[in-house]
This record gives sequence, C-alpha cells and structure tokens, in this order.
Amino acid sequence: MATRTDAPTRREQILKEAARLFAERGFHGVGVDEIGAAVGISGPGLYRHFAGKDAMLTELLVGISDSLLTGAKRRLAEAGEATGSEAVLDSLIEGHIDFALDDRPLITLHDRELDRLRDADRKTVRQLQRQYVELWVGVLRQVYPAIAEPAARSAVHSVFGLLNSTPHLGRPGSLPGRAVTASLLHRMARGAFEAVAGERCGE
Amino acid sequence: MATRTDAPTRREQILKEAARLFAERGFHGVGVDEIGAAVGISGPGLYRHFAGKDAMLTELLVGISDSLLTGAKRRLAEAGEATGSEAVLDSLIEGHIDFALDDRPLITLHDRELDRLRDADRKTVRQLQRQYVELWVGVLRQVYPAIAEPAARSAVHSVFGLLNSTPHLGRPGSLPGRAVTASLLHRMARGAFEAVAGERCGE
DNA sequence: TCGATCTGTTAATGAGCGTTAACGCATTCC
DNA sequence: GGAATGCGTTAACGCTCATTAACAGATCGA
Repeated sequence: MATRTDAPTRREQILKEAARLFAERGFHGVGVDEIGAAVGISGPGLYRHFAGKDAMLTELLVGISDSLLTGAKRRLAEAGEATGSEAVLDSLIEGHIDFALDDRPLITLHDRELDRLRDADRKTVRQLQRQYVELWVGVLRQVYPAIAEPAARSAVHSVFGLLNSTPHLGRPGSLPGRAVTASLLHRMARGAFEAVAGERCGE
Repeated sequence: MATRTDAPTRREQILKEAARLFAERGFHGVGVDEIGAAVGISGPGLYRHFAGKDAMLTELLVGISDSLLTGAKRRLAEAGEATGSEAVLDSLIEGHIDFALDDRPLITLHDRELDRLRDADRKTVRQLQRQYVELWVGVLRQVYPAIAEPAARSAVHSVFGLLNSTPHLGRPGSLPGRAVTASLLHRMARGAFEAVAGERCGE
C-alpha cells in the first residue's frame, strides 16, 4: 500500500533543500526564510519540524557519517564472507564513490561544517568518522600488509580527499557520464593505494 | 638594512590571523572583533588597513590562486628547459605539496569560501584557478599522451583533492614528519595519474 | 613648533536573522 | 459535533555584527 517509494515527507524535503543550500552558501550564509521558501513554506514554519536551524545541520551530519559507516559495515560483511579482501576494498571504494556522486551536497557539508555543531554532536560525528576510517585502514592493510598503520591512515584520508573531489568536477551535465567518472575515480584510488604499498612498475 | 626578512607588517599579521580564523570557523563564523583581537587591536581598528571584512577574504583568495599559478609557471619554465616533462610534473606536484603542508589554512579557504566573494572577484579567482588546472593538464598529457583531455582535467581535480587533504591528516605534531608525509603524497599522486593512463602493473 | 598623517580607541547606527508569540484552519478521533 | 492535533501564517522581539562617527595620541617633515 502506498506508492513504490513513499512520497518524501516534509522533513525529508526540508533536509534535502537545507543540505543543498548549506553546501552552496555555508551554514551561516543561509537564512531560515530561504530554507522555508525552498520547500514552499515560509520561515518559522520550519519550527514545526525541527527544533531550530542547528538541528537540521546536526541531523544531516550525523546522518551522513552514520550511513557511510553502516554501508561500509554491510559491504564488509557481505563481500567478506565469499570473496577476498581485494574485493572488499573495491566494494568500499565503490560505495564511497556512489555516495560522492549521488549526494554531492552532503559530501561538501561533511568536511566543511563539522565545526558548527554543538560539542556533543561533533563528538558523535567524529566518532563515526573515525570508525569509518579505521574500517578502511583494516581492509587496506589486509590487502597491502607492507603498509604501516600510520601511513595507511594518512593514505585513507588522502583517498577520501580524492574521491570527495566530485563537487569540483563541474556540473553533473559536464561530466563524461556517471559510469566513466566512477571508473576513473576507482582506478585512481587503487593506483594511489598501490603506490603507497611501494609497487613501482615504471622504471 | 633591516632584519634579514622584514618584520611582518600589520596588514600581513591581519591577513595571517584572518586566514586562520576563517579556516577554523568559516567566513561568516568569525567577527571582526575576533580578528582584531588576534592581532592585538580591537574591532574597527582593522578598517585602517582594509576596506572591510570582505576585502580581507578577497585578498587572501586572490593571493592564493595567484601564487599557485605563478609558482607553477616558474617551475614550468625552470625545469622545462633542461629536464623532461616527467620532471616538470614532479616539480608541480612538489610545489603543490609544499603549499598544502605549509599553508593549511589557505588550502582550506581556497575551496571553501570562494562563493563568499563579489562576482567580479570570484571571476578573477576562478580564472586563475582555471589557468592553474590547464597548466597541469598540459604537462600531464605530455607525460601520458594516452589520457584524453576531459579525463586529464578530472584527474587533475581529483589529485588536487588528494593533495589538499592535509588539513584532515591530524595536527602537524601527529604527522610522521614533513618529509615522510610529502613523499607519501607525492607517490600517491603519481600512482593515481599512472592508473588513469592505464598502466596496470598488478595482475 | 605646528600642522598633517597614521593608527588606534570607544560609542552609535542600522541591518539581518534566529526564534517565539499569537492566531487560523483542516483533519481526525472519541 | 466538538475537542485535540498537525501544520501553516504574520508580527514582534532581541541579539549579533559589520560599518561609521567622533575623537586622541604619536611621529615627523617643513
């Protein structure tokens, strides 16, 4: 009963538009009236759905970090049983790329507005992010045991920087096509990791 | 006459502190009183040195883009005469890494606060950035002629994302040492480019 | 020595903005 | 049918904050 995917609730509309606006002009650069206008209601009407402007940002950032971590755990469990750790690493990369290509505003918020959170919430987000990184580090070192842990952690952060560059790649229309871009990013990420492991192939 | 490097002028102090504060809390998240306090004067005293808060951000962003482009041109000219394009690419990477490691607040501002500029200034910065990217694209395609131009441009943007990840690498103290980090980033950048060129070495 | 300039100060102004108050109208549930 | 609840509205409050005004002490050239 109900349509195939339920119609987006008002809360979801608001979150989506708020994410877009925050990414475009920064948290402090967007007024509540603007967010309201983006969903067809005006200003203070938002307070029927959220405790305040801060609450929207909090929910967005916690949601991002949580869904990244949850997705990674699922991929680790699914692919980890049957296939090897190579496949798990590829699956992690693929998942992160999907996120980076499909939710570009969230990617932008993710590392840009973290400091605008209340201490407790920021701590929560940081903890989720840390777990996500450590999960990658574990898989990476399984594929490349030669990489020491500090180097692995740096490498993972840097590859996130690489994958998260999608907002700078021009408007979705100007991209060579989603699949092509995804493949390019995937190869670059693997190439970067291999380079850390010291597998030089040229000269 | 005067000390080896002239004492930093008041303008320079202000720019430096403003960059740090903008990077930490965002352009709109920092008040002029805070910037003033950071250099020992208070609030409106800044207006003896800058037309306004916007002018500080403008000067910072134009300065960054300009110095990146100027440095790249110089490296292209210097290394381009004697050595081959491989060496030029390495020199470009090295220069960008130096900047990313030494001026982390500026790196942060660079791709975070561009939209806060007046239209004319934003256009200027974008143009400088575009020239910088195109310079990289040219060198990259000289080293790897197999890479088509759109892919090269995407690859360059993504490698910038990788190199600009330094602010996420933890406080300067926690890094394994500047030289080690620089070398790691350099290898990853080269590895990412090589992967785009299709030079698979494993399997 | 006497202005002029440079570089500060504090007080006031005025706009923008998050939030709350007070109110209205459907819908729903007893 | 009527109260409760959900979801809006507009108006008002209060605070923050960039900017300007008005003023003052050094430094310095004529």
